[in-house]
Amino acid sequence: MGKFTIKDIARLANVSSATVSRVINDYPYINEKTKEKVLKVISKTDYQPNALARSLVTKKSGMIGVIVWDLASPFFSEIVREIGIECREKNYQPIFCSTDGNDKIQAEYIELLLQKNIEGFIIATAHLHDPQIERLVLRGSPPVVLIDRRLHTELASYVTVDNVEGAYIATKHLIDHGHKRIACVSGPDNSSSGLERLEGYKKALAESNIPIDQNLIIPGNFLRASGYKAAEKILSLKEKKPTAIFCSNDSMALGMLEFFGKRGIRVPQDIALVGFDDISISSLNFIQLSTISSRKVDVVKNAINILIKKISNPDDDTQYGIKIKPKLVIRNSCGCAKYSSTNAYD
Amino acid sequence: MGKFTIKDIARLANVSSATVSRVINDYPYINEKTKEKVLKVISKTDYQPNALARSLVTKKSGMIGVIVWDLASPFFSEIVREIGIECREKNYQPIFCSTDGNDKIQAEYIELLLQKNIEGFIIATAHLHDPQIERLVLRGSPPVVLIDRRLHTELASYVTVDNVEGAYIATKHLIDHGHKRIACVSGPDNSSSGLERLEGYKKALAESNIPIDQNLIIPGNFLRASGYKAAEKILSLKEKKPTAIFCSNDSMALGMLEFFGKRGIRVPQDIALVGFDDISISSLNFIQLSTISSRKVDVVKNAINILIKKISNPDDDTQYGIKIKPKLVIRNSCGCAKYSSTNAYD
DNA sequence: TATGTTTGTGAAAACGTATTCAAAATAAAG
DNA sequence: CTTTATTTTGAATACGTTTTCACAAACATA
Repeated sequence: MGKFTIKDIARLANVSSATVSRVINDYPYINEKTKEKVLKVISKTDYQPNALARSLVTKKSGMIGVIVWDLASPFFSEIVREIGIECREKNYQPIFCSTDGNDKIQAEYIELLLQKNIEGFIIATAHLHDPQIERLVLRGSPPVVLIDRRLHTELASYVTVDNVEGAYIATKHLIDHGHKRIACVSGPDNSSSGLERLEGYKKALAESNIPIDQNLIIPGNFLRASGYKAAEKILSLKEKKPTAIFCSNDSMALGMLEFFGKRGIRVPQDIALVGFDDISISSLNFIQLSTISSRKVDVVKNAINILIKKISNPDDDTQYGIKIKPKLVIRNSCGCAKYSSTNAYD
Repeated sequence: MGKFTIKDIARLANVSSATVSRVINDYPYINEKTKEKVLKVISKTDYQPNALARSLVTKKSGMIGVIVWDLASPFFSEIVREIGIECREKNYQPIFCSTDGNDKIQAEYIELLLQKNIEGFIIATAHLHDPQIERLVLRGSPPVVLIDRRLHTELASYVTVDNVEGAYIATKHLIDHGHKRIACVSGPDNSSSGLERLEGYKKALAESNIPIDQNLIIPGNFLRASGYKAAEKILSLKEKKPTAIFCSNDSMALGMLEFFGKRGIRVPQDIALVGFDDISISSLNFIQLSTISSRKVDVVKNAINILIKKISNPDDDTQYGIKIKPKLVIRNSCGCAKYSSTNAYD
């Protein structure tokens, strides 16, 4: 059971290790006979070429570092799944690291991944100002592609859903339903997507000549609990309460639904709600959250494509910025009369 | 920006690369002065020791292969998060691979991971009969620890929640509520946890002298859709319908809740329900699924501990089998009068 | 036959590190 | 001032591959 090396195979097949290498890597200029001979020996042993040694000389580890916030949160875990699928197709191996928003952990992971000769980075946690990531991008190699969020500089390549447009569509939809007082639960202000979604919300209001009421903009942090709190805050408003809410992500919208459920507030009858991201739970029959699809599959596909393009062409220092067109997903919570509850099982 | 190697550092510091290596690895018998000199040079450059080269000679990659079903499903993504946390603490890097239940993909990943000199495997997808995994275990090295599910042989080390006990507690709880007709939605029969949970259900019934009615055992496959279908089937039973259900995992229980919601069946008033796993959605205010905690944190901690023990002591071929004691998590769906809805936010 | 071309192969040098071994420098002991 | 023990260092080797280079064999061309 002693591990076989390429030299063992070479010896057993009476050839040099160079020849074995050529067989393994399917090189031209090799005699069919010797090729078969070598393959036969290999199949008799459980020889596995050592990827470490291989990478050492080729300088290709085949690994892509992926840094996310939290592997278990719905949004990121769905992103992570897609990255896994896409990388497999492209013959890369993603290394997932979750930072839990901790800068120190992020720094450790970045260093670790660099040492492991990662060929590229996908980063899904970048704050608007994130010195670590900025430094990483400036380094030039390995290439970096940001998804979900961007940096304040236009330095790094990124692929995100068009957040402004998405929030605009969502808010516009509520306006089209006849709502005039529409609240917005915003994201953290160190996140590009949070700010952009707020911007889209404002844009829609402005376009319809609805004045922006700062009291209706409730700060949130993208986590469920903050949605719950925001719902509480909205209900406690003295002035005329909003009749609809655009919530900048689905997790918070779930928190809101929780609070409303507890207080007997009916959605959409008493208050309409539209979220953002279309995480999978949102489609549950008894949740039926209308939301904006953040097109995770397309975001990931594009990001991996760009990354691989940059990997195979290291001189390409163009800064790609791709905004995927968002889509309104109509379910029950926005109050569309035409919506009839269907589901995936029937 | 040209990548520095240990030799560059050595040259710049006027020492040999052996000395640099000793400094990096904090070896004894090194002059304090030269140590400082070397460290100074290192800090001036952005030298990063090459982990590949390092692993090649030490034969320690520091990587653990983790094979799961689906990175985005609630149960697995929570497991994966814990593995990430635990590995970080122990200075290992997990490589997550999701097979989507596809044997071919699983085989590819196993081969890939072996080539990458993975130091150990955590496997969360094993079928009861799984030739690939059996072969991997028999190989002896690297060590393998199964979580969540086991093999039919007692060959491989495993850490799982005590499924029989968990299902027993769940069913017993329903019996204690006065239910006599209790249905069970089972798991796939190629999964140890599915079978064991069914066993626990039967055990509880037997103990209370409730005859087992095969019509009340609805086959499921652990996926939400199959819970939805099972609920439909249960409602369509001609004979006296069950008054309670033990559902062998939470995902299916969610599916059931969806169907019941659609049909206006109230839980727990019309039918009581207890799930298994305590995935995080189950605690949502408007779901409030009573369930059995599968103690993912403890399962993962134990599994990693065993794996690392085996890694650092390759001769240790004892077969560890650990069953973590499950816990009943009482929420609303079981119909406990004493349950008062609280939540994490207030 | 002499010359050139194509195929096929192996020896040797890399890749960047850790480690062994012996030698050098220093300190301690006599 | 030797001798001996201790600390500190570097040269060389190994890890398991790929790749370059040169060379040999086979074959074609003149």
